[in-house]
This record gives sequence, structure tokens and C-alpha cells, in this order.
Amino acid sequence: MYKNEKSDEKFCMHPHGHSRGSHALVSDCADGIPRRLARAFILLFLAEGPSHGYEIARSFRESMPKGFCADPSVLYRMLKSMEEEGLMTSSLEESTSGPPRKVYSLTDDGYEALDMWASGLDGLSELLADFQKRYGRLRKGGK
Amino acid sequence: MYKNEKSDEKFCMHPHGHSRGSHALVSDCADGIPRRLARAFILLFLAEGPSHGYEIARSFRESMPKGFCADPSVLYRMLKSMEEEGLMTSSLEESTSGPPRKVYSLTDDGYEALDMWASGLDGLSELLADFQKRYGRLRKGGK
DNA sequence: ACTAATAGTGACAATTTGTCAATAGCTTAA
DNA sequence: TTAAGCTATTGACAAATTGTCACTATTAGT
Repeated sequence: MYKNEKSDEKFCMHPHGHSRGSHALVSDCADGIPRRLARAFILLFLAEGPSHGYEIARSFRESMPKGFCADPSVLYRMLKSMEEEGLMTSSLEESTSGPPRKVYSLTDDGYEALDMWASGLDGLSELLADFQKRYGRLRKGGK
Repeated sequence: MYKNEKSDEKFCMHPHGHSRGSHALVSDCADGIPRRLARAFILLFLAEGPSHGYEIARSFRESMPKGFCADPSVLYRMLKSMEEEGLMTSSLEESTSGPPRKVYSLTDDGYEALDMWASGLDGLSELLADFQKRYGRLRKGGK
């Protein structure tokens, strides 16, 4: 299963149209915000409280732009590798409404990683602000 | 040669420390902002005026955080693939101070792509603002 | 018994990056 | 005149990341 939302429309960030007919289509891009940023949000979710993969996936679906919501297997894979990196630990917990869940919680290294992401993302914000300023100048001044 | 800046310190975004001793080091991360964003800035540079690879590389070095400055070959490769996607065209121009340069300028598709990046990055900015808000709440309230 | 929601794993291909060697033109100074 | 050093670009290969999809398994409701 897991045939989730196909053909996203928003947050297109790499128009690889190959000149389809006359001009690039907007609707043919599937990703959006770089996938790696999902790690930052996973850390944030877990800092707000322990959780398991399926629930984290739901949080993404409910509060993030569609194009940013990875296929569940991608999410699970991230959780696994982040655990291997020592950013979180997991424990199986029985559920009343389905199979047992793997509940993750952050380690100290995980909190540290979150802090580093936070400052890294500050840098990214500045960069984006710069981009937008210069882009805005273009639209006013030239062309 | 091209042995450019080694061991960057800033804009670390993926601490993969594997618990080196006791806690993750900050200085062992080499990337930073996702490389793909460089494409947006390349388009921006070229929208500000035609340019060639070597100069674009210099612009990056001079106005972007170190970790975001790709190895020149990476930059050249991007330019090549973006040209293949029809976002820009190139023409060889003689230089008085070295070998001929490949000067790129944006096509209409290139300007369109820039516009799409601009709106995509708006979305990213919102996402980051959200992250920062939630991260800030954490630091005040809990833990 | 069947279906749907819940919960997670594994394998493989495709794409994107990182790294580094190689080529080549031009300028300056020993 | 030759070597050093900046300018300018290309190419190949390995490593890492991502996308896709099939698969297993438990529980709840009809």
C-alpha cells in the first residue's frame, strides 16, 4: 500500500521541464523543500515528546506542505539511521489499536543535534532573506 | 589543484558524530545548506547579469557562508546540467587575462525557473519560521 | 471472512554529491 | 625560457541520499 499523495503542486523547487512543448510546467515537480530538513523536524517533534514513526508521519501530513511529506518508508529509514547515529533511542510499546509501536525519544546527542540544526537553520533563514531581497530588487529595477 | 577551504566550521546541519568519545563534535560537518539551493542562487546571479563559472564561484566565495560554497567542479557541473535543461545558454568569450570563458545567460525558462524558486523559497521561509517558533517555545517552556 | 486502518521493514534503482586528477591559456618574475 | 601561479573548465569514479514499491503483521469493524 502506501500509495500516498501523487503529483504535488506546491513548493516546486526544481523545474526540470526539458522544454516540454513550449515552457516548463509547474505541476511536474514532486519534491520541494530538501528532504534532509525533515530530520530537523523529526528532532523537533521528538523534543516535544516521545513518539513513533506512524504518528510522526501523521504530524507531517497534518502540518507540513504536501511535497515535504516523505513516503513513510523514507521516514522510517531516517528514524532508523538517526537512532544508529545515537540521536534517539527506541522501545517497543504495545498498542490497543494495532501492532506494537516503536517509540522514539531523544538522547542528549539528539537534543544537541536539534540545537545545531536550529542555528544552522538560522543561517539558512538569513540566506533566504538575502535571496528574497535581491530577487525583489530585480523585479523592481531591471527587466 | 582546487584544494579549497577544508574543514568548515559553520552552518553545520547534520551532526553525525557516532558518539565520538562523549558528545558530538561541531567541527566535523562539511556541508551545511542543502546543495540544491545553490541552483537558485546561480539563477539569481545570472538574472543580475550574464556571467561565467569562475566568476560565479568567486561570487559564492565572497558572499555566501563557506559551507555553502561548492567545489568548483560541482558548480561547473550544475551549470552544465542547467544548460541542458534549457535554463541558460552559453557562449565562449575570449578573455584578456586567461583562457576563454563560457559565459552563461538566462533563457525565458531560466527566468521562469527563478520565479518558481522564489516562491518555493517563500514556502521554505514559512516552514523555517514555524520551526523557529516551535523551537523557541521548547526552550522557554519545557526541558 | 473480508476490508481497512495501523505499524513497520527491506531491497533495488535512480539521482545527487563529493572528491580529485587532468588540461590548458595567460602573466610575471627569476 | 622556464617555472610558478592565477585563470578557467572538464571528466571519471565513489559515496551518499532519495524514490519507489513490494511485503509482513496486528487489530477493529462489518
